[in-house]
Amino acid sequence: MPELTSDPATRGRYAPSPTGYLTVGNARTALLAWLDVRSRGGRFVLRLDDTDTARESVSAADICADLDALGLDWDEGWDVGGAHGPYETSKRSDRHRAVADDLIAGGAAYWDYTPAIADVSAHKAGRREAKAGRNVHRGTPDAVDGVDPVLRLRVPDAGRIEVVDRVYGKISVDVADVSEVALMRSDGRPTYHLASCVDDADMGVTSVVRGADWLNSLPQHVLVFRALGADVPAFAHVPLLVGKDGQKLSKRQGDLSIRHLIVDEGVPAGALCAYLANLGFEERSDLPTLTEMASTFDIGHLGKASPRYDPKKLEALSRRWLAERESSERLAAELRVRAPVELSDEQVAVLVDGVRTRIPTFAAAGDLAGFLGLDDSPGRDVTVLADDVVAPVLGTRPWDADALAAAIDAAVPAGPDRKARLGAFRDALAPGLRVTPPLHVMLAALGPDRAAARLAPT
RNA sequence: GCCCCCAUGGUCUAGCGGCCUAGGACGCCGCCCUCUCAAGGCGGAUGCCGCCGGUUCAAAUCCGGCUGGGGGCGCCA
Repeated sequence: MPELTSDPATRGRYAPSPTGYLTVGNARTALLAWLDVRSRGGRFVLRLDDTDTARESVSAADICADLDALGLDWDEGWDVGGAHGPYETSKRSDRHRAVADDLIAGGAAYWDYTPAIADVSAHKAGRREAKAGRNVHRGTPDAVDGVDPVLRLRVPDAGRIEVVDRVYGKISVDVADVSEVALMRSDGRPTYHLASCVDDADMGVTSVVRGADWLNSLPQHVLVFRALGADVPAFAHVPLLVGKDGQKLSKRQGDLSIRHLIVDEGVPAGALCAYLANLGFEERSDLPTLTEMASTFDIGHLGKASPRYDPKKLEALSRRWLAERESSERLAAELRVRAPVELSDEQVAVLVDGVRTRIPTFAAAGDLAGFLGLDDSPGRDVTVLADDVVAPVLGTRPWDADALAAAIDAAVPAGPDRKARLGAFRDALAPGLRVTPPLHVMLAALGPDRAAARLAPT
């Protein structure tokens, strides 16, 4: 693998808000942000974007756990510290208020006494009287009794704002279409628009990768950076994932959380990363790890259209990942946890090799060990499977998968009845199970005594 | 309603005016192999490059309109 370029001056960040477990969409953005930084040898900063405490539903630790489960790491963050802390936006309010004062003094922001929209849902659902564009709030610039003002960004009266996005290319908008967004709420807390820009500037962030739902806010953010006297970071907006039907991905669906995918469904994190991080790029024929992806990563190659999240494709990739790339250690650990019965070291070793090419997830690996939990009572149909076939197999020494496979082949030679006899073998070893590991793997895992018990004549 | 963005087989995409009667991968279908499920081998189908116009000797590639989809228009992020 080529040596990664090392440029510590590149600083990228991921700034999740604790409003829910990471979904496949969030995870993809985080992955792309991480790859962008790592591909250039830069530093990755994790910042908690907790500007809206009312909507918080998960802990910061949950988010770290999800990111960690994916295999991401970070150099600075609210949990590991760093030179630019604190890394929780809520702890930077004093700084935000001081910046707000500067912006007012410099004429870049003004107080607006228009009462807040009372019912947002009605406002969103109904016919929209809201107008985009500047000057819509300037009607009530003077103090009004009983109204706490909101601080708004002042947008220039004429001209265009131009900025180059690393994914979308040149963005050029008329200021008439740029609304004067809120920077500070009437209760004195900053909004995302202010906090995010200030924090990025303060933390020396040079590269921002975020969801395309922020693209429309980019002009305002450019204005804020300029007013701050800070360099505008390089922005890369990533198209949002859409659902199977091409419609928007519902965040309500619990099965879209990566925690559910990894923990409940047992999708290997590496497969999930390979799938999510490759969406929007030309598909690779290999199955790269994150590090391997980082060596050739260029977010400029990301497609601009919204890719569909396809669970079927994820499963196909997961199957390949388990067969080709998953470590035996990890597979062994997952098998122990997910098998319905306690497994010995020998059984784990046999099963790891015996099941890895035939499972879509770790959960399925556990299911394949199900035959071990069955009763060892006799079940062989002697009319199909004779003693002179079973005896040599049971006499196999050493009792290991390879020797057993050879013994089975020798005892049941190719012929018209081979299929039936081996089928009877399976029925005796794993009665009632539709899917099992191969015969020799089951025999090896059961051990000679339990195998003999199950193969005893009915 | 207004503003912004996007549009190649089922999916992810290559393609940046002639090399394209559009390439790859995944999926799908068939055959082989086969103790189930997989894996593996071999072969196959699937796109009037969303639609309509224009520019050009030449367009998937450039321009315009339309349609569809996404995003935004909030003292949410």
